[in-house]
Amino acid sequence: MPELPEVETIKRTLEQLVLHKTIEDVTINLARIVRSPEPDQFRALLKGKQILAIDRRGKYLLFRLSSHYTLISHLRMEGNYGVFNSMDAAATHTHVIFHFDDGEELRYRDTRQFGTMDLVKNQDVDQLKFFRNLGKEPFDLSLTEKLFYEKIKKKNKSIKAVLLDQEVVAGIGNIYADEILFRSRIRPEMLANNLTKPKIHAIYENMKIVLREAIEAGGSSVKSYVNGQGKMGLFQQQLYVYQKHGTPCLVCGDEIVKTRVAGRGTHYCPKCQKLR
DNA sequence: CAGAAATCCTGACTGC
DNA sequence: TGCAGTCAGGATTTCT
Repeated sequence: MPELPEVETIKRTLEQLVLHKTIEDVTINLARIVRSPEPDQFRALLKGKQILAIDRRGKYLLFRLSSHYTLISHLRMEGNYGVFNSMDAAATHTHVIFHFDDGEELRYRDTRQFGTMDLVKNQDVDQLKFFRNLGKEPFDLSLTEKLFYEKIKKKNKSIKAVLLDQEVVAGIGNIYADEILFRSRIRPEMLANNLTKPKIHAIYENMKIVLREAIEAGGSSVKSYVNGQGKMGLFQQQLYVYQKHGTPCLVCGDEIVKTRVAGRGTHYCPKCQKLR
């Protein structure tokens, strides 16, 4: 479940490890991970490419390559990257290996096999349907409170479902949706179009605060997440509600409960988070 | 068209 | 101990 803070941390750690390296060859052990182009062409195109930069957009990782190509990687639930020497034994569920010309390799592992990779020309990146419809970054200055308010007010579904909607804002997943709503003192099942202006203001501010704090802590390791250096994040120590059901609320002492909202496990404090 | 639900997958967990 | 059943979840597809 790498969300924006985890993907940002992976980006920053991988920058230290693979920038300027040249891909000599690629091994694809599980073809379903490579969404486009066909695996043979994916491999052929990557041979000889140098990694010039790494960017992040929402939960997508973008490897900027030489010859005007970009490798777009989505980790979905349990995808992760690690850099190893080619002599090191590969862990189970290692599905794609990028062999560098210096004897090191970047390995992609993914227990649930949900992750995707797309290799496209730079000029085509913004035309991809999953990028064209992607919402703004939470820290994008052009995502003003007014614009955010208008987007929220249009939605006739739970505020939790709206925060998870990548077309509204990019990068928020199940952990941070619950944490943002706790800090905003809003019950996750509240309908977005019923929220008052002060409530939407609270979400707008807390979204940025929570995500920034999580990035500073290196993300949340609640399940399998580790960064590009194999290290766990620390933000799970600062979570108020996610996976905290059955324990006392750190603010009021009432018991945190777990329900289902927007088809997802949802955690909240019944006392702190009011229905109106 | 919007929103809800099913789908992909494996490993951890539950109950008998 | 073993085994069937359930759950977890991001984005896409399918259904209502």
